[in-house]
Amino acid sequence: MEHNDDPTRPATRWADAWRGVLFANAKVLRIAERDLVEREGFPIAWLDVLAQLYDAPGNGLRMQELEERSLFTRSGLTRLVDRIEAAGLVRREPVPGDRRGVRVVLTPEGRRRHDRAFVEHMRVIEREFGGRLTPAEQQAVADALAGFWHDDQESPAAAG
Amino acid sequence: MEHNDDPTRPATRWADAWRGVLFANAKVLRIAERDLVEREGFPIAWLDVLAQLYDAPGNGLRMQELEERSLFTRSGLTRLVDRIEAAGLVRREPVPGDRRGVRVVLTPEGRRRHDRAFVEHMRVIEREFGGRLTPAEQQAVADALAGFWHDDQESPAAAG
DNA sequence: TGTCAATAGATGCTCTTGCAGTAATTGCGA
DNA sequence: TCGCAATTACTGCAAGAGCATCTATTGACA
Repeated sequence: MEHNDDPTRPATRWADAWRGVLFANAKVLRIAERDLVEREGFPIAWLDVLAQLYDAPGNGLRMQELEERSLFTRSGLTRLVDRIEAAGLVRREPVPGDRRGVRVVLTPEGRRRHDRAFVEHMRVIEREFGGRLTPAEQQAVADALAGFWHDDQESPAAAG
Repeated sequence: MEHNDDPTRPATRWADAWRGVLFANAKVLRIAERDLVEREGFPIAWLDVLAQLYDAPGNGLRMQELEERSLFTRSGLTRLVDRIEAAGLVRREPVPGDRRGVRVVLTPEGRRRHDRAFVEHMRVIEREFGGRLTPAEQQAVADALAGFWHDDQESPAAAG
């Protein structure tokens, strides 16, 4: 922590790291979003859902599980899945043994669209994000930020 | 790059780095946003604008300059500034010598609100983000991602 | 000096999201 | 087996963001 005369602008390492996360996220996402919409006709949010289902056993997940794996709230997910379902890429099924629940499953068409979209989407992310980092930097960022998704622990309690 | 049987899921370093950026951004922002709204009554977008003006010479910037420094589009900024202006935290002034332009300036009240909000906001970011990284990790992330905001170069042209 | 493309910013429209509240179902405990 | 809190998912409402478009102004060039 270097010294700085302005109390609202402390010079810290983490502030620059945070700014990097903020800008990298926003700039890469904006480019990738436009690209995906142009090529596939649907936004990244759809691809996130399709990819989560693709990776799940039986290509299906309950709404609740989808919520945990994605970065959406429940209410947002309901209508997001509504739209994807209307496009025929997923369908809702009842959950055996729990009539409250809904299982969202990838349709064959959804799987095809996923396969086609995901590969090219990753190419864009590689070009716009990965390509700007050295292998060592990639590794360092991956290691440093793994805790935010790897095991989804609680936020650290106020320790002082 | 390790080998992987699924062509849509190449195992790469940058994919994990990207996932880290995505999750860190979303999770930290959601917490910080709620916190700021509860305590100050306005969202992070407002604080971004106030902070950019605070850091600018004369505590003012043209809309265009604000757009470059922030992560908003022009149309979004117009109405964002509308709201902040309606709350009395900034005001619009004409630009001498260019009647197309508008200069957005921090009001004394806006400056007070900035000072109060920013310090606590940074504490939250430190707790939720910086506190989860070692100093070495903070430095590594800051260095690796500096290119996304430090000098705002064009995205790398398709080089093959 | 007249023309016209470029620039600065605002606006109409639409899509998306989150919060708060609602309805149905489940399962624990008396 | 009855009651009740917890869980699952959906919906009304309103706010926020982007794209395309529009108006006013500027500045370069013939």
